[in-house]
Amino acid sequence: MPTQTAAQRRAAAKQAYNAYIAACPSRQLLATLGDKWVALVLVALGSGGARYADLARHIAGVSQKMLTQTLRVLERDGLVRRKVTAAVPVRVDYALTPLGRSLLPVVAKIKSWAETHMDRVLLARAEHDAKRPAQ
Amino acid sequence: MPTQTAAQRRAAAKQAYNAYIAACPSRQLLATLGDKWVALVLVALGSGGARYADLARHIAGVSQKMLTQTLRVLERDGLVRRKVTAAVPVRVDYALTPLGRSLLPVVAKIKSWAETHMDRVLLARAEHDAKRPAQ
DNA sequence: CGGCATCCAATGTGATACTG
DNA sequence: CAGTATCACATTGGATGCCG
Repeated sequence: MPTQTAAQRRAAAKQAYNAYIAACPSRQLLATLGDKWVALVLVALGSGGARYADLARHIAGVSQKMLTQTLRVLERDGLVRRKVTAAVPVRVDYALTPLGRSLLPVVAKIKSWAETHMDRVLLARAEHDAKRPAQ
Repeated sequence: MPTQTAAQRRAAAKQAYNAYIAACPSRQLLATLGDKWVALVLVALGSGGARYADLARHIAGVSQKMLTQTLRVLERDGLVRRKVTAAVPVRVDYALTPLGRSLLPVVAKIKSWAETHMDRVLLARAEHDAKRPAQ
């Protein structure tokens, strides 16, 4: 008889599961893509390299913090390359790596499904909400 | 000359941008897919319908709350159908709708890329981290 | 120009206990 | 069995100010 039973066993199971799920490649990718700005940055860089300020302007609503953070994550993952040119005002260019470019078709697939079916989803959502207006 | 300038203009721009980005179908889909459990539930239901407890067991680490919440969202979006059978212990079955099934290839595409390239990402990540161990 | 550090509000996630 | 409700905690995102 263990001093702690159900709670402990569940905790252990969760640990094991978290380790498992953390190791799942798909979940890792989804965790990355799901980040609010990753896809935007990927697409913005898809048409070629860009400077930091270009990205900030092109993606508009993004805060400095999130743009920097997103770029750092993508760089860390080998999806984006960061090139610093030492000049009087420093110049920093970002570009997709081959690995990053290989991800573009996936994003395109997502975009394609979204453009084809998202109206159905929004319709379903509206109908569902209509049944519970005071929710 | 407005009494408030830069801060206000930025706020307005952000509002406009947020409206724009909220309307972007791809972002909406990514926001959904990016949810921690959505993809898992989708895949779990891909092989046919399942009862609530089946899902809870199959997806293991998920909490009751998150499973229910995820299922509600998917139902609201018309991706999952919920069928209640009135019995002495109530029986609830979940299944993908045609719309939900149409999303499976997209998830498969993501999974495929992840399984093919994720090791490269992890390698890049490890190399990157090796340069800043005390980070 | 291209960041980083700090603080703060909002949201997401989960444990736990209770219900028809 | 299949939830709902509440509380606590971790993470996220943004505003702001400073720096090389």
